[in-house]
Amino acid sequence: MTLPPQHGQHEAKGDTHNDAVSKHRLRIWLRFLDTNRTMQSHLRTSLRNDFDTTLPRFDVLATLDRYRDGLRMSHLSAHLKVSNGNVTGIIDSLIREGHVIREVSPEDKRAATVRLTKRGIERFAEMATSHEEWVNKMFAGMDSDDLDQFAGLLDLLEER
Amino acid sequence: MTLPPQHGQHEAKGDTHNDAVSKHRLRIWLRFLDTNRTMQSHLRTSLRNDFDTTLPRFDVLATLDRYRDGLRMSHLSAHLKVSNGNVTGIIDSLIREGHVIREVSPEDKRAATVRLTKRGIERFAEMATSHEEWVNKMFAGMDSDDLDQFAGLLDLLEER
DNA sequence: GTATAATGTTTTAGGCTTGAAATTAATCAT
DNA sequence: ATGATTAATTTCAAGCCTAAAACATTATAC
Repeated sequence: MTLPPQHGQHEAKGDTHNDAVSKHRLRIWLRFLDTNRTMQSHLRTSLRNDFDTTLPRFDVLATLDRYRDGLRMSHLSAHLKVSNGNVTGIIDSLIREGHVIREVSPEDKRAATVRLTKRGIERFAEMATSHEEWVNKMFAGMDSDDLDQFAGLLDLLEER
Repeated sequence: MTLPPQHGQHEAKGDTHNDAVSKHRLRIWLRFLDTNRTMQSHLRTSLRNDFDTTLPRFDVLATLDRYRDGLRMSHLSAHLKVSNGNVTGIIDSLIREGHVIREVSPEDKRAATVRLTKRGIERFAEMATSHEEWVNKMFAGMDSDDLDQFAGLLDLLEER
């Protein structure tokens, strides 16, 4: 709501300034992307090497672990911010692995509820421990204050 | 190198503290991921709607636009932090679209140099303008100081 | 009650992505 | 010069991802 240019009666800084900020934002966005890609790549490699699994699968297990009573497919995909069809495929493979079960909801026969199996719970627990260590290493440079600051800045991006 | 636990002679805070920081880091990491996914999703949708193209294609064009003399395939993939094979596929489709040309390097016949065509340069210029606006909207909540702070925090993640 | 719309999910077609194997060319050590 | 190694790229198989269409069920409006 602050853009576009803001040509008010007392234009404070002028287009040159706005242009500089714009380029600055662009630069930071690229850094943001790059950092994210690098970190995800590390986690992917670690998950593959140590647990022979993938990041998307891990993400699904993590979400289901937080909702032990089970979750609707649509809630799962909303939570993960990926498409419905995508989740369908990942759940399929997790079912094949025996980590997840899918049940038709009795009240609404359209809906499916997915939930971790006992084996899935155990497997995830192992992975979660390592995962937390990896993340900790990546964030080793940030103390509690840095994290708060970081969270505050991320908030600024979410408002939109 | 600061982890693991640090059981020194005068242990300053104890495991409870370290554990709390660890969870904090994990939480922020998830927020980071989430923000990134949301923002990329916006850009993807905009690129599709306004220019009928994709984010990976845009990224390649942007890189080639910065290196107008052309780039080796391996430099391109290193720059984008994606695999070689991946770039091959994206370049193939950009060539089909007439935005890029690929030439065998005369000094080293293994190597290929890719470069924007005139049409590619023009097309990218159009997209870049819109792209900058989109990014600006997403970062509208951050002024120059915020951006500097953000960059500083991202630096902390890169050291590792 | 039946047609219509809305909801929850899966399927489909097309692209992206990786890691590993294969290909081709250059370099290096005999 | 020849054989082995290294380097640059592509191909391959498998999996992830999206948007749109299809499918099945439930809810709504007459």
